[in-house]
Amino acid sequence: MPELPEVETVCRGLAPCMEGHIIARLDQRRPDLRFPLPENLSARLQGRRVDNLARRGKYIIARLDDGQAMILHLGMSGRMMIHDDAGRFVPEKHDHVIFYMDHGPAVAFNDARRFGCLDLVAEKALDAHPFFARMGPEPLGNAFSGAVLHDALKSRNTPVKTALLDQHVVAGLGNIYVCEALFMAGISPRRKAANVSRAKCDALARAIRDVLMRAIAAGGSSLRDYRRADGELGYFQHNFAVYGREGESCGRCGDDACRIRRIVQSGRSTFYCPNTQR
DNA sequence: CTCCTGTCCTGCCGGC
DNA sequence: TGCCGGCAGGACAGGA
Repeated sequence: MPELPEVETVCRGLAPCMEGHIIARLDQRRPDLRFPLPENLSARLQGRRVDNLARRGKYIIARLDDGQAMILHLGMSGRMMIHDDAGRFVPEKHDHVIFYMDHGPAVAFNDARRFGCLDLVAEKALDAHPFFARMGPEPLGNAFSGAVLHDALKSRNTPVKTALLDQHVVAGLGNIYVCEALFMAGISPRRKAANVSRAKCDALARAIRDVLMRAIAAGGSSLRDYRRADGELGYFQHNFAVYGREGESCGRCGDDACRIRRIVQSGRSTFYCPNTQR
């Protein structure tokens, strides 16, 4: 569930607690998440200072003072919860890795479904890591545009909805924000990716940036499991135009009979307005 | 290459 | 009340 805005919100919430601070102790409570956790994880993290926290796509990257980088993915249900008083903190169900910071707080990586992952690599090797080697551009960065999007979609024979979920096309989008961006741009999720015109790609790139920025400003969207690092809920879910609104009017086409439709594409729910999305 | 399907996992919700 | 099936879905593996 955490998509780019949620991961960005978590990252920002975590930064004051981790950046510039030392991991005094690590509590690894199971051998694996989605993948086996790195060998000697505790020993390799203990005593390390976190120099920088950043986000790439849906991944959080913590650069450490010894040239290592820790990569975190929250998967479907992952949370990073800050507990201000580590002394009184008792690990909760599904707390798999706990970072005890030297200035007091504990940060718990909690992930009920364990679709998340954690890896530790040399910082120099980050760009070559399989997670990042072929990842598409950051939608909020300078390398993303309608032209770039058009280029990435032109060879794709799949529906544009499916293509946008592919992190090699553009980084950080998931089911919710893809639905929202396609609605904003007036593009049918069923349209073949290669048949989205250059002009529509411009509109789509703008819509993607717009919806992501608005969601970040709202602290992300809280559905089911997602929480910010401070435990608070984001509230962008109240601003969804189509996601989860099957049967409602889209409020844009002026047709009283308008009903937002839900279809399944590649096994995922898609919500859209058949009138205004072509 | 691209595309498609299966897989992982647990919590939640509706139906009976 | 409880059980059970279905669903949610990010991204990889593996086959076509």
